[in-house]
Amino acid sequence: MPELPEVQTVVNTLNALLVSPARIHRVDHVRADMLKPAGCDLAGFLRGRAIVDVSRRGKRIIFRFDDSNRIYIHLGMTGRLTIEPRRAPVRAHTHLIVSLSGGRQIRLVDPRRFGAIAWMGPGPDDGAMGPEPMDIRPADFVTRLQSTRRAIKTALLDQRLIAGIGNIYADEALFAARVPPTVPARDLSRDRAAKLCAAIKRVLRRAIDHRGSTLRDYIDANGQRGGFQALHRVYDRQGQPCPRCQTPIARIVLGGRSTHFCPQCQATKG
DNA sequence: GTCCATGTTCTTTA
DNA sequence: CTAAAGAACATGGA
Repeated sequence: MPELPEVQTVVNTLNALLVSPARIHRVDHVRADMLKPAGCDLAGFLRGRAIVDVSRRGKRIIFRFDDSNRIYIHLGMTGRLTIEPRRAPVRAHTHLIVSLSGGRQIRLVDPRRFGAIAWMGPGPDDGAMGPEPMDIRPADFVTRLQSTRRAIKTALLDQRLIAGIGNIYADEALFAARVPPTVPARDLSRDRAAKLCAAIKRVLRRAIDHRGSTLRDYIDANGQRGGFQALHRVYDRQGQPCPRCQTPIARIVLGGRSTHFCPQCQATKG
């Protein structure tokens, strides 16, 4: 559920809820097979620490503590990160509970366990992740697309090329820029690539403004669903009329992921 | 039973 | 060697 807009919304809601001294007094339910590095003493690292702030890098949610160490949590496909009262019932598939002074808890629930809980330490650690799409310069984006022959749709999902874009927003951005998803990335003209760069920023901005997309599982730290799914123009709309030209939206598979586009508006061209 | 799912990473193939 | 394609991971819903 979490692409950049959903992760950003979780971060925003967490920061709003974690005012002042959010002191950790207890850590439970740590799921060993989601820990990175495997076997690290997460509870030991966190106990007694205060959370200084929460931020985002790509799809990672980064917590910074008062000893300048950090962890990140990745929500994978089905992860939920919420703040709840200690007395709230503990749901199935709860893989982390961080108890804060004052009776609240940060909880991670992730049925499929594609997510991760990672100890980062104090040093910089981007792990070869590409630039943030909201900050990237068009010229940099164009250059990066030149580096691969893969279909542009597949390239947008590569977190080393550009961070934070997933299956929903790749399809939505390609539609907004009228770029066929199958075009080899390096075959896009500079002009088309620059337009795609702008479309990515517009689509992500709008999605953040609508608190992300809830297809099934996604909720923010308050438990609130997103609203952007109602504004999807192609994602999961195969067979329905294109909002621009009424041609039925098509669905194909690219790189093992379903891909939705308008065969008319996104017809093959340079 | 079948197919599909907002993601990443490891393995295989070219 | 590198780049790209495929499979795997684990669970639930239609």
